[in-house]
Amino acid sequence: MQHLTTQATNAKQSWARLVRAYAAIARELDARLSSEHDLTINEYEVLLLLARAEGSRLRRIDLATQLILSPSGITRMLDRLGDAGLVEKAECASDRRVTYAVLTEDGMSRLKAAGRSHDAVIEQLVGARLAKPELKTLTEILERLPSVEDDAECSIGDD
Amino acid sequence: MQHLTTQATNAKQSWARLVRAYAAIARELDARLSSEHDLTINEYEVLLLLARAEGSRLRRIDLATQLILSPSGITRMLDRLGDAGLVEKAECASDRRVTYAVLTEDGMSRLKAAGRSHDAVIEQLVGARLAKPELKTLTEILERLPSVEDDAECSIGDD
DNA sequence: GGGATAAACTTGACTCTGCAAGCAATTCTA
DNA sequence: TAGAATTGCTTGCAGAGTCAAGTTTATCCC
Repeated sequence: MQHLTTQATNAKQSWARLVRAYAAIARELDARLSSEHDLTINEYEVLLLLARAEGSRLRRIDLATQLILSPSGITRMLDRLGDAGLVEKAECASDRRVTYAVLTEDGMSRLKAAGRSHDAVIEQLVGARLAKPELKTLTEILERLPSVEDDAECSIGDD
Repeated sequence: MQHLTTQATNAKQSWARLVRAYAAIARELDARLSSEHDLTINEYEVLLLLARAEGSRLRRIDLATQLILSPSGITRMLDRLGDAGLVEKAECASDRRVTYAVLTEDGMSRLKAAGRSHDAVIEQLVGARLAKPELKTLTEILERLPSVEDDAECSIGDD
């Protein structure tokens, strides 16, 4: 039962640290964003994605694939953001199945304010703890790991 | 509004990659664990923590701090694991407020089986994609980031 | 000792999320 | 062009988690 002991393989150790770092940072981010701006991390990410998109709009399906969220999760989140007035629906002329999510003025200003908190937390928890080259190394290594985008194609589980 | 564009600081890029890697791996892990062993990641972690603990038992409060879970979350999870027969309650003679969670025989064998799936996924998604020295570097860098354990002491948020 | 305080845990109400099923619009195909 | 398959989205339900409030047991301090 050596796989139950702490002398794990390197991959397991890396994963354990990754989980812990992720959890700590995500919690802090979530705490700051929700207490100061009444936004969850996911809501912040949606707003950010919309702000970067052409015309501040995106199809729901595109949001779902870029976020770590199922289509139904997107629908519900967009409902909440819509109730809060941060996002609006828009129809697509060429394909009436699609509904765009469009960032409102309010959404944009909320995003800008929240972005400052977000960036400050990341800077404090990540930027300040690692030197520039380390950040670069970290990013490069993480890029070699699976990513949510290629989740669909990744043929894990059929071995 | 340059903080809304994609040319982010290194820290933000690293964080973005970390989130994506975490999400992809955690999803796969969760999918495997739940389809093959009917366990969530957190349930697996609890079982693992218990197996490593002295006497295969741990106070609920200790589980809560080592896991990414609130005390009430622990209670509910332990209820589920108890219903499934993987974990039992035990009283503490010296302090009757505490309830131990104790791994059962069934819990141990379930853990062993699940551990193989877990390790295989990590090996496939992390171990196989990075060379040994990279794994080492990754772990070292991640260790410099905040971790759930020091979450309590970390004085973020009062700046 | 005895009352205040704290610690360990549980419970109820609620939120967020995913899955499966369903609807409507579009595209494919014969 | 009609039927079938596909795509985009929504909805009902159930699971897992949180927070706030409550209970019981320990500890502190006069």
